[in-house]
Amino acid sequence: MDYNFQEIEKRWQKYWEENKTFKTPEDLSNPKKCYVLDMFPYPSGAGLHVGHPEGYTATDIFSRYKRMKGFNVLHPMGWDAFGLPAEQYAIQTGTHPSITTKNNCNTFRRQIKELGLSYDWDKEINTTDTGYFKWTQWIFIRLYNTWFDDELQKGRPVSELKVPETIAKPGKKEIAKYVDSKRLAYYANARVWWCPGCRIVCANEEVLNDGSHEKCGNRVEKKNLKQWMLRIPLYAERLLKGIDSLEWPEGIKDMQRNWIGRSTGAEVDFKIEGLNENLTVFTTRPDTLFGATYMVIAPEHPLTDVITTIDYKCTVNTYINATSLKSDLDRTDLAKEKTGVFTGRYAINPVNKKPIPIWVADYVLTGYGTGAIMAVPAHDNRDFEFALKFNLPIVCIQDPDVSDPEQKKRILAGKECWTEDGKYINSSDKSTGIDINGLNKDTGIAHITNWLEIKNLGTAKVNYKLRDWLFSRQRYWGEPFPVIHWEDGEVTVMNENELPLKLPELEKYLPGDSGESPLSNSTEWLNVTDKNGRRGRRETNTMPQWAGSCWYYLRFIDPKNDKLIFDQAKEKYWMPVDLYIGGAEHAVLHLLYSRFWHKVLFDLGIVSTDEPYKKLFNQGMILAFAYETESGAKVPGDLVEERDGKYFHKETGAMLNQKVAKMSKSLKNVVNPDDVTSKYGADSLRLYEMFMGPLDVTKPWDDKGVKGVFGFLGRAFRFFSNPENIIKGEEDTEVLKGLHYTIKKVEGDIETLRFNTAISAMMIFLNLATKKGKVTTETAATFTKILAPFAPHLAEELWQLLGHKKSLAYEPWPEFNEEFLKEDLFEYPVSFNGKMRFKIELPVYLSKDEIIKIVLADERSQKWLGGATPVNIIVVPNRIVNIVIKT
RNA sequence: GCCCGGAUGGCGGAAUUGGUAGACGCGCUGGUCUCAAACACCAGUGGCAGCAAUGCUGUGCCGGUUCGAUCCCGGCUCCGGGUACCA
Repeated sequence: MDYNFQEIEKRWQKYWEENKTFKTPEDLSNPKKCYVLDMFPYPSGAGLHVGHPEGYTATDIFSRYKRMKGFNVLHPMGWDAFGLPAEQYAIQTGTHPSITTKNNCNTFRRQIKELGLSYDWDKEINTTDTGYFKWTQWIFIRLYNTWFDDELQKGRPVSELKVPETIAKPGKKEIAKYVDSKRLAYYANARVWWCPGCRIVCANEEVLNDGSHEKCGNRVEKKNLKQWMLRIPLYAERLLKGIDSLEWPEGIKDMQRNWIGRSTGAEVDFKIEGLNENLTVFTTRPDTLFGATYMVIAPEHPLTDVITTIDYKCTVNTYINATSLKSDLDRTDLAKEKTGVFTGRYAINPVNKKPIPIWVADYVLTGYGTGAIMAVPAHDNRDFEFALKFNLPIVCIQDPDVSDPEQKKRILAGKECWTEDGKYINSSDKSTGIDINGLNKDTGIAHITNWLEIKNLGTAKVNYKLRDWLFSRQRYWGEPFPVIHWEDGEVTVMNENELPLKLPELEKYLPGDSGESPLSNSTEWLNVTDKNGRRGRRETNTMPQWAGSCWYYLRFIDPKNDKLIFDQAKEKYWMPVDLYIGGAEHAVLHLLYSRFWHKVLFDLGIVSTDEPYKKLFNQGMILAFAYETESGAKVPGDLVEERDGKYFHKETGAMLNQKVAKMSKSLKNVVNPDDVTSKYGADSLRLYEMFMGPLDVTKPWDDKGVKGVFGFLGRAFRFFSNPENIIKGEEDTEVLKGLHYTIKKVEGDIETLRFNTAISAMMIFLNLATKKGKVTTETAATFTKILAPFAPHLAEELWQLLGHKKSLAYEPWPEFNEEFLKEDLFEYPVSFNGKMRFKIELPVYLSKDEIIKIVLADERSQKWLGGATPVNIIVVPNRIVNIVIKT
């Protein structure tokens, strides 16, 4: 019988849909549950990319396997459908984004269904549905009404916030101001990156290194706008600690840790000569204060103007102006020489009362620490470089632990920078009474920090890189904020029972040049009056795309609930997510934001777990072959021809080099999954994407590889669908052993997500069965079951041909029997000095002495010994024999 | 620069994490079937030498530990990803 995949796949997809085979179980009494989640896609107009099915197939195999293992499985799919492309399309064509979105979702849904993925489509969600974003708005209100209790390290309702007496007295406004300063969501005038191309504000996190916008590539500039911000740094410690308990790839955990960027140190106050002001710096090395020979402040530092003396105003202002034109890249490019100017002013080093000059330089940023640093050129590379350039003093205060006397001399003389540990020198002062000479780094830091605190000159401090999250966009196609700005200056959030706040219909989707969102065009929607006649204006910003994806895994649990965000019992049953698979591009932003929201919801008693995603796995990117000429010029795929394994330009005939690159329209090397399914079928596509290599590595797509797995599926179908090959009675021992080895291997590989080797094991078994020519009905059924998670259409077809009426989706996963895997003989590799020379088959139960006796008696051993006596003989039972001889 | 990965046949990759390097698949070579081709099937396939048995060599490079290293340690080179002077 021919492998008619088209007919088979269509039929089973229909069967699954009609029978609701993959409906999520309602019975929550089964203690075995598994929540398997994909990072849901943005439904772009281009349709599915071959990168999507990679992760989706992985989770599908896992889900199908878990169902067969008796688990209640929740495996949903939905759409992260707010986003820029639909809005830009609307600006160009006037088509409402909801129409574009709906069409794109339909395409995605069709394509995904054609892959035979076992989603429960009753759980489908779309972030742009009012029934969904009503709850996104609801969470925003929660964030707004929550403050972070530093002592308890916990978010609490603002109703529980005690306003200090000193503030409570002056009046309502002051109290409101105090409460606002504590809320997790706040409204503030922020100097933000503005993208003139998208007419949108970008978060720091969205601006690329070269100063361009992540989404469109346009160059961004700075602009002042009223923005909603979320105080994520308050949760920095919780977010950091939580990482330890997660089953995530270590690399991703490190990325999150680095992003949060905790560092311990101290804030130190420096008196400014001639001014009644302190200059506060954050330093991780307060112990090096004796080596601080100058200070540097950022150009944007609030005290810059005050500090600069009249004589230096001109040069400093010129410098600040030049800096403001620079992008972050220009300011931070290591290759470029450091720049800076003297302010004319001195600060007093608290440890020795010495005056040290204050400079302005753009290598110090306002966004981190206090925007000012103390410079220790002898022990910090950047400060050293700066000091050399501007001829500033360099005082070595640590005796370097180096053996080279010349290098030691250079370091002590301040001619070379030393950043390692060493005993302090030149670190005492009679006037302040401090002396740390002879101590090492750890004790030195403790000593100085303690001294600073006693003298009231500084405090131990923990600092984080993580910044407040800029949470609003000047867009139409996003969740509106449930916020009203009143004419008297009050800002209020709407009542929960007034939600959802829908988007108004618009004629024009173009944002204003001033930076206000297109929502400001809708006067009817915009203006409101309260019951006392007070007039107000709705917030015109909308939420960023992150909002919808921050909590979607929770809505999947109970997507149609219109009374509650979700049913609590259901949440308690299904959470946390047991397996979460998606691209590594979300390693930091989405996963960190999502964890933040989840922790807030946990603190408020809305969810039952502290972390949302127990196990995370990042799939590698799928790349494609690309071609370039000798000089490195890229050649589109349609202009390349292959001859004898080499590649040539169709028009010029020039020889081309094959490279691996990201799929792109310009290189014409984008692979469309529809083309693959129509040619080889969905099972082949699924199998190939899993067989290409380990799930987490980037790997190039190769059409020839699909042919390989297609061949395997065809052979499997032809063999098992042929009644002549399927017999009744006792199974051959070799087949039985192979079968049980395969069950064990596939099971272990699914649990560890190593699908490539699982597939290889099934291929090996099929090769064995084909060679043997016949297998029993039971063997055929078992093999069909283990193949099912990988190639479900084919497996269902074979299952039916074997005489079963119902789907095999819930058939129990076969158990392997270790008894069948036991070997009587082991073929020992015999090595001489570690080099394998020959093999000898011996019973597994032999003792070491018996093995040595037999091996030495072998004539081949005599040959390799050449008359010598072995110095040592190593026998590892059922592994290896190694004979050591003197050479 | 720093951080995190990685480097194994012509190609994608495998190796029970210290014990036979190259599983499985692609490609290639030869054969069967066919008028022929495709498909399918069978056999071979790291490199070098040899008719062969076999030998030498071989996991980016240099060194170390070990009876034994793709795996552990030290030092490099190159590639990929992240990040941008983080005090």
